[in-house]
Amino acid sequence: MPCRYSGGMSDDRRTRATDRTQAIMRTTVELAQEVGYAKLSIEGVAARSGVGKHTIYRRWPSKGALFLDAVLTSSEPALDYPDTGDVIADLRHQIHAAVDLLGRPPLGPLYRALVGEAQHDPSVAAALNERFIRPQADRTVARLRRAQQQGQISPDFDLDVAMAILSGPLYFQFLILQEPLTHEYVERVLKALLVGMTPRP
Amino acid sequence: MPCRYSGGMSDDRRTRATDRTQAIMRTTVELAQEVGYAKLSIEGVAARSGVGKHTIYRRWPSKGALFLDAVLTSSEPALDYPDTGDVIADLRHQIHAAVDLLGRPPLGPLYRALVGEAQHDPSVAAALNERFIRPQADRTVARLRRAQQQGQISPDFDLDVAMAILSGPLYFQFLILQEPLTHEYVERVLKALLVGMTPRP
DNA sequence: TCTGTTGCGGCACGGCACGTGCCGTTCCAT
DNA sequence: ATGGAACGGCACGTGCCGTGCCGCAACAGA
Repeated sequence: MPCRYSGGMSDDRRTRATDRTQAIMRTTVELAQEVGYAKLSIEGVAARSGVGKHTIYRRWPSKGALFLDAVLTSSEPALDYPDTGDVIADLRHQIHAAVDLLGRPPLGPLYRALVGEAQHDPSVAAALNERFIRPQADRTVARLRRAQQQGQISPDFDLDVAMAILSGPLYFQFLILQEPLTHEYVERVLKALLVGMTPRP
Repeated sequence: MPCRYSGGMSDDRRTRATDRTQAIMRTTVELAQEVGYAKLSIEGVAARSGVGKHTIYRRWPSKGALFLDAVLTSSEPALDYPDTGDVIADLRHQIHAAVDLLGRPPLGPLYRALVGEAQHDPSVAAALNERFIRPQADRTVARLRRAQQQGQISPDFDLDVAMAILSGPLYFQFLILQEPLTHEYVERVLKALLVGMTPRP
């Protein structure tokens, strides 16, 4: 789904094509922030970019594909995972960083719209998974696996589920309850997960 | 956002109006299942229902509002909460019921589209929260509170977060990873939550 | 019984964005 | 010099939007 355009040109032409591609994506993010994803249109992006509609359709097959590429490209490089040896600290650090980036303006509303669009358009869903969700989930599981090998996590604990348990409540707060994702909330979730629900003597 | 139509008529007229309202909602669900929410249009619903577009716009302000009303009305009565005295058993029962109803066809795709639309349209988000999310969350928290008072849950445990921890991973699997919501997955999540992540001696 | 009101189906309208043609231009490779 | 490729600009047909207007039928009040 990402823009795989501009093959087989001279260096100058390739440079110009890349420039246009980036300009279109920048305009897309701008416009989306101004009017919202629902009112975003390819015509509008073309007009503000000073570009023909063909130039957009040649690069992306749909509004959703363009938007996904624009949002994800603008928010790279990805959220890196630290490995200090302390899983809890690393998870906490990474989750706070993710919340900072995706859970609040300016990217928060765009990310929300992106996930929303993925519920309507399977190709957007696939691209979002491939380019962001999966890599992020894989990194988390990999980090958890190292911790498990070091004895910080029970050897038979279900790591895929662990990842879902860490991410799920935050997505729930963000997408379902639609309430702000604060660092305080992250801490409440982490505390609850670490302390456990069942009473201890 | 629900349809608050047909005030101030005779009984006969009110009956006819209610019939039409329900027929339109039935058609909406049908069409959405056939062509998907993205390709659903008010014109299409009006045509198949044998109804003028005005008759729809008089009842609902937008496609999203109509769809929300149609989906939620078709899936009532709500998911009741049992109270057998055993929290874990009650939670397990309720979660499995919710997954059966909303996590798979025929309602699964519609509920997914509904949550997706809520990411684009604040009025849909508000109505979804008011009519479904909040009541459901409140019932869960209330059930947890009773269990807490009976000593089945630590007295200082964060019940709002507990609710998010129970629901979040399932929404994550459903909306983000877009993988099937099986009973087996529910059990994996419950087991992980109950056993805990940190190693026990 | 007569009259005003109300919801209705049917039709038409202007508006917008879609996705796709065609044209002429520019730039590059051959 | 010749051909090709990407481009901006323009126009087109299509689909759906939301909103008018019309005539009809069912009711309500006098």
